[in-house]
Amino acid sequence: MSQLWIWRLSLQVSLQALKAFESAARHGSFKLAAEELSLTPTAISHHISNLESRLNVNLFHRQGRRTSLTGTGKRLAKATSEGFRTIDGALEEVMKAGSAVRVTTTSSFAAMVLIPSQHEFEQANPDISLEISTGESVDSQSYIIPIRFGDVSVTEDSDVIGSEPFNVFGAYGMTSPSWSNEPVTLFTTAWKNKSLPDPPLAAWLETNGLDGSDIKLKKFDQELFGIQQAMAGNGLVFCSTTLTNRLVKSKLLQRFKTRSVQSDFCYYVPNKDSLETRSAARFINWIEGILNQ
Amino acid sequence: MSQLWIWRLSLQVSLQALKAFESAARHGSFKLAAEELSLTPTAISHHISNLESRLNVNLFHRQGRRTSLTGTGKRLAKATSEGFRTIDGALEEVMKAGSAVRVTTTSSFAAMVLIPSQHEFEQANPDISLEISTGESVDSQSYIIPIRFGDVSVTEDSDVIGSEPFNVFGAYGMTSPSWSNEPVTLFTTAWKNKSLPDPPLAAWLETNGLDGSDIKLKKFDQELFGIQQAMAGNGLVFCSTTLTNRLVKSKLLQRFKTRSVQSDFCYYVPNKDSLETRSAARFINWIEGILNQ
DNA sequence: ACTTGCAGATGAATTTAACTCATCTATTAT
DNA sequence: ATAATAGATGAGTTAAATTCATCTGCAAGT
Repeated sequence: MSQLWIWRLSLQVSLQALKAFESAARHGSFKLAAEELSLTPTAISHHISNLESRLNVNLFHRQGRRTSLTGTGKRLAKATSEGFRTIDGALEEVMKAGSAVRVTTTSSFAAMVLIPSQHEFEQANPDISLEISTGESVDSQSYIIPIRFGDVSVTEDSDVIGSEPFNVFGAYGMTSPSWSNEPVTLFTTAWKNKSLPDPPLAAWLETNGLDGSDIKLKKFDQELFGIQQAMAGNGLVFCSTTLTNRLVKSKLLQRFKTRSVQSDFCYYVPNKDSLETRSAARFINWIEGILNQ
Repeated sequence: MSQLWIWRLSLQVSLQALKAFESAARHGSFKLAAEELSLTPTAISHHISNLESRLNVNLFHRQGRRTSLTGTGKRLAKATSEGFRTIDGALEEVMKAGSAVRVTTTSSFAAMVLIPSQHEFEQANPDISLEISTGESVDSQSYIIPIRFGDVSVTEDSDVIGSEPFNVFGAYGMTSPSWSNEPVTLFTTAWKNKSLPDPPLAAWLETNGLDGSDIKLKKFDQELFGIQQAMAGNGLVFCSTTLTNRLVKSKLLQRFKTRSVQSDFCYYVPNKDSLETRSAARFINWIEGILNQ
């Protein structure tokens, strides 16, 4: 109850007036304070005299056109400056988080999906700048959004942004391989993270009736490399359709008459629903659109 | 220049909105925040959503009728609470100084002048409470106004609030002493502070042509005691007219046909012109009126 | 399942406060 | 002296904060 009164006391003075005072005190000039706050010197003068009446103290000595802080003024200025500095610092941090979207993800997803679309996103959202990073340097800054690749069975459903059908792709223009007659070089992935299941190659072969084919498997630890090999015409790649969508559209890769199979993999954003910036929400919405198109 | 920008950034958000947010965050409830700030919950809601749009972040999770801070909200709340607390603390200090006048002075001046008029001052200035203290405990709190007794020659003219004519007084109703015929008991003062000159008794005797009188001098270290002796009818007192004015008016003391003499003493307030509270200015004005009436 | 109560959201209307403009004063510099 | 500058002052204007009426969504109690 008495605590409440203390707050009420301070609330009888306007914070704007305090800000005006703080600035005037810091600059030692009403004029400069007015410039800083984009106001007229008159406004500063009004604020300060208002403050002085409410507090019943003189904060500035007026010696004609020269002004100087009184002792009380100095003490108040010290506190207000410190207080506003604390607040401004935090505000700046928050605004930094709000003005940009920082994403970290796997090399493959970054290189094949995110980076190629970055420009398009920024065009569509001119007020948001998109920063993409990859690698382990997840310094878990709370405002960096991780897009992770993982096992759908151990992921919160609500966090998933895209499921991962797998299929086989080859360089654009190549003839469809005759799986039965000749050996086929197939690039696939052995995840660095051992707790992830293997790509669903067996399921894919079965779905497409290619169980007995003569396949020379070559494994990379990132899907990206296999895709690049396929684009270079060095073989086919068995990988997620998410990564190849854009390349197929832009006729750098092609799919054949094979059917894709669903995998246990997905891309997800941990705690997707509790993202705090609106830019982040717009980004997530946008990336989901891309993945499910 | 970049420093300026930082301030400008934060100024795009209203401080009132921040205060509303801070309170809501602290209470975990818009309703309670509204009560604390004497506003409606609607106002809090508007402020916070305004803040959220400007910062492009969500500060609260809305789960229907329940709200909880987001991580960003928590961080901002921490800073704003701390900042406003700093400011509120200082404001409280300043308001304390502004709402009361604290004076410290000599025992004699306090007892003979200040305390008897205290009630009258508070009647005339109902918004100001007057606190009087005496003694050495001048803990030089900057908002305690010292009224000192001193040598006019070593005091700034502008600090003087009253000069000190001296005269002789006796109990009211006693017959005027016949200085020439009988011995007279005269109380006077030997200041504790040795650097002060003695009371101008010689000058007074000369002025009144009483040089040869038979005077039994008795000295106290405070004028107060001599005055009390005189009131008790134990003799006459040679002291400053300031202290006796009120007693003469209220017919507890009387003056005789003697003429007062100017002394080297005065009451003064160090740095009188740079007093910072308006209450203090009113008080000084009032006390000067009393001393020069 | 259907009220009831509560916390908050939303939009329009209103009140309050902040701000500016024109004018004036006191001080400093020329 | 005179001009120029910083701030004070009061009335008028603009912009912000606040409320009111209304609506939504959740939770608890029939």
